[in-house]
Amino acid sequence: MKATLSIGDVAAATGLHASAIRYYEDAGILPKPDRVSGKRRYHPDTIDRLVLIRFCSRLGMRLTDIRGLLATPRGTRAKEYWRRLVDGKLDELAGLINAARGVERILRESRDCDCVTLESCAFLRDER
Amino acid sequence: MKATLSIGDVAAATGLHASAIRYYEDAGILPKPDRVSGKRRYHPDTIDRLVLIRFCSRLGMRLTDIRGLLATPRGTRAKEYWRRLVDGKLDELAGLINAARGVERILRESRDCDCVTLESCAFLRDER
DNA sequence: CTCGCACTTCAAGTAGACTTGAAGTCAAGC
DNA sequence: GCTTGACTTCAAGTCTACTTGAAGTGCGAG
Repeated sequence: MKATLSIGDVAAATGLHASAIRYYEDAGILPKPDRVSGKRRYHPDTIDRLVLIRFCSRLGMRLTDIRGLLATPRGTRAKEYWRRLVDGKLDELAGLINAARGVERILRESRDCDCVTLESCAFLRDER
Repeated sequence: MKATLSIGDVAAATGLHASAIRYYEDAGILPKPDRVSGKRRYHPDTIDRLVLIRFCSRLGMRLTDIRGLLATPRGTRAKEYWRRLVDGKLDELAGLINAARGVERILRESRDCDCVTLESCAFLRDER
């Protein structure tokens, strides 16, 4: 298969904006494609790569992490990298969920707080 | 009590940076203090107000919401405003926690995925 | 040949809550 | 009188992942 897809085709296929695809290229997570009279021409595999990028992105990975993942040689190394990424994310998420639950509890408790003025609220006494 | 505290005193008492306190003033959530030869002098009550601001901020409220809360007349109105804020936040948090749990599940499942190449991973097949 | 569209580059804008930097002022201590 | 340190203002930088805008190019259709 040749590099036949325009940036618009790839954008349509992935649901990304063409500008985002150019941005990924600039950011170094998408290889520079061939050009035909100045215009980018993509190999269909590019779509898979973008799907992977979007997948990771939706899981909360940063572009720098994704770049590292894509730059890692295939096979065992990539798996290790992936596991390290995932483990880091899982820790982060556990912390996030914990914090969110804490905030939820405080919100529920303070919702019907009977303090006369906000400044004298009992909840704020522990805040110092 | 008079307005006796310097911005440094207030910063030390609240744990905020002086620059943050100036920023709150600019943002209209902290009233403009008295000045002595050009320098801000704060009433001790300011500390309580800043503690309230930080409390709300840590609960995930935006400064615009906090500004609205502080601008609301004391008493019933403020309570209503607070409850609406809190209810909105609780909804948001429920959504956030839900999303986080979804991501957690996918991460755990994909962590030990046995695909040979990342691009051919089974997890990505559903991503189109 | 001209229209219009998809494409090109490069710079700048977006959101939110601050922080940082530059340049200058003020009062106290030595 | 000079240094020091805390203060002042105002503009600009930070972080992330893009989007938006301006100005220009290439190509197929009519």
